[in-house]
Amino acid sequence: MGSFFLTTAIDYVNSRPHLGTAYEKISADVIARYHRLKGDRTWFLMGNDEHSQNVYKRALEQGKDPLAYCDEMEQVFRDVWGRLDISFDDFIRTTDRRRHFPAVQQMAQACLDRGDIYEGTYEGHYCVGCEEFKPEKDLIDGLCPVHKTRPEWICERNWFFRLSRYQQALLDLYRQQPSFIEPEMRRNEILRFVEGGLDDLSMSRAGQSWGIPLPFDPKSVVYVWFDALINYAAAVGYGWDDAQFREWWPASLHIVGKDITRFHCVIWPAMLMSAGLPLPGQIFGHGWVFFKGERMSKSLGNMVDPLDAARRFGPDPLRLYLTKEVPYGGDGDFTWERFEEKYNADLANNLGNLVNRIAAMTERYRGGRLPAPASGPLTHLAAETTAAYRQAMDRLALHDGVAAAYRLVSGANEFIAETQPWALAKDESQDARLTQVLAEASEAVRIAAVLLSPVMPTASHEIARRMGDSASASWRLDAAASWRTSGDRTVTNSGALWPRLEDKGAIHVSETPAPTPATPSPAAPAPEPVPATAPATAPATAMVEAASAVIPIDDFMKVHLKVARVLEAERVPKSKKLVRLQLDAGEATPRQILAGIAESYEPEALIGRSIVIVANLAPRMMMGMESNGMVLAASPDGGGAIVLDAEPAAPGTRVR
RNA sequence: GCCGGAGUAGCUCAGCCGGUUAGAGCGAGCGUCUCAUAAGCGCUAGGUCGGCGGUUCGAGUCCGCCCUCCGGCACCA
Repeated sequence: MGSFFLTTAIDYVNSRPHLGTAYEKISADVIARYHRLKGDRTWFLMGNDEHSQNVYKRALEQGKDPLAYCDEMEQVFRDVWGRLDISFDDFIRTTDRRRHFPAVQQMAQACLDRGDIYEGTYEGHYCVGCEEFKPEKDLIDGLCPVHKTRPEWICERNWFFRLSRYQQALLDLYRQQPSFIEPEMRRNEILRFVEGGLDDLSMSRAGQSWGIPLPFDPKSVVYVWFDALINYAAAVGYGWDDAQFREWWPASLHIVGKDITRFHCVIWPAMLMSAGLPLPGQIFGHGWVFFKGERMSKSLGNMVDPLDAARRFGPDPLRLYLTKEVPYGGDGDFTWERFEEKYNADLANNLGNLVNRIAAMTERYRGGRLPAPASGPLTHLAAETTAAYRQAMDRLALHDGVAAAYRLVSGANEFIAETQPWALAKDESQDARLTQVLAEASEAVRIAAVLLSPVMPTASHEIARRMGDSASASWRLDAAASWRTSGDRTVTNSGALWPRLEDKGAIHVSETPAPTPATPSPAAPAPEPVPATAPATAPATAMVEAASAVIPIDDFMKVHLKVARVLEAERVPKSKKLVRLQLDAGEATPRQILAGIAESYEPEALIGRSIVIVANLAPRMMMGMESNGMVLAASPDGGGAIVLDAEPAAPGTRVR
């Protein structure tokens, strides 16, 4: 027994929760409930990440005040979490002025005092022609390799976090505490990443209002990633309630998506070291749950959300599916077909029917009353499966834990088949035997319910009630999962818990083979931090989304699009994606462009085609070759590029 | 291209330090009981353990090469 502080990633509020985010919360909730069951003092934190420019823009697009928009989204999230039975103890928002603001400001100040935050500059060789900073290594004799001109030395003011200082300390941490990062595969990735050296990170943004002002530079706000991570400490008192903070910090476990393990395994511990705070016990990077394509609903044209499973059947079947069918740490897949299959097999046929047959027989043969059972074969099985369950749950092998509980359920069904209580009931000399059989089976099922309670809280409590245990609210694993050899019980027969789903495909419309499964991405500090050494490499996602803002036509006209015919095309050696194209763009000489389309096109197949290019893009060096422009191509999520076709327009034709 | 992980019955996966006829769950087929939600229980499923070669008395389990898939990095703005 001890104290257990568990967190999940805080979520971006620019879209509703989906299966992916739900999966993360459900798995974390199972862990939280398991620890409460063990008797640990448990604190389960969730929250929303709101200081992102995307959120700000989304709000303005909808004509809303950003904060009001976030308030609305909080309700949307809380509503979904409520329907999934997520038992969080606390919910924090990064716009929380009472808790989060002071925490972020205190941590920024602490890092500054430690000498780890410095007013830096994007110092670098800036090539005006390229409009970007050039790393020292790319310069040839101090000149830009593209323009053969001397780049300017430019300084752009900004605040930086001295991440580079923590490389060795982090490596020591990973070595001394191997379980700091799980699963192992993630640890290897992080290890190699850190071994490769760390760059300092820009941690402020100037000239923005949506964010938390730096205490030592109120004109700048804290950059989102720095801001977001601090929520874990902020929630329990950092910066505003020292006593509470000391009580709960450090976190025992951060549950995060595998895409943001780096923030949590590298940057976050470095920040904490800098601020002089203890480090969390473990960071677990879970996998994705994909949603095999659902056909559009005919009437609405909407995707049938897997979360509807919770709406229609209650949260338990979905929770069981996600916990039992997906090995925790790996990726999984949700399909309605499989969901239906598992629902019938695990719930209707196996567990639900078991509860029903025991209750029905007890009612019929014993009027619902049973004494405590003596030890029997199921006693041993219960002890065995409980031990396996604990062992699995303690190492976060949630799927193995559920499997152990289900071995007990199956064992009870086998036991009934062997002992044949209906036959015993016909023989008066077997009276005592029948009583023992029914009591033994009901006790085994009661214990199975205890083990399953973190996964299926509602159903488990109902099963326990039917098996005569109404004290499920105060269960403690040790006592609750022990075989009870004293005390009578009243067994209640209340009908089917999970009616069988009869018609195949009844619960969903129809399924199509989906070439591009929806990729859930539990949000968190998403925009890549800007490495100080290469400021021109801006956060990719942020930039792409920022581009969705409306622009005047004049801006568009600045982009010079035209038709070009492919003269030559060949793979760039040693590159996975690049194709080198020689193009006739109606110009005096052929133009060379490098395009990242090698994964979807054989170079030869492009020769002779008329395509669309951006003609006035600044030249750029890639893989040691110059690229003069860009090939326009559609790039579907998860799919290969589709180059735009301009047949039969002549080379040089303007495209608008 | 570099680094890491994976490729085992229709599906999802287990197989630790190499050793008798390679396992589980689901699905499917057959049989059977009748308390139960046409549920339960039992039996069956004959899978080149990705491919080739090697080490060994013996390899799914170790080594090398190759193929495919998935991650991370580089590169694609």
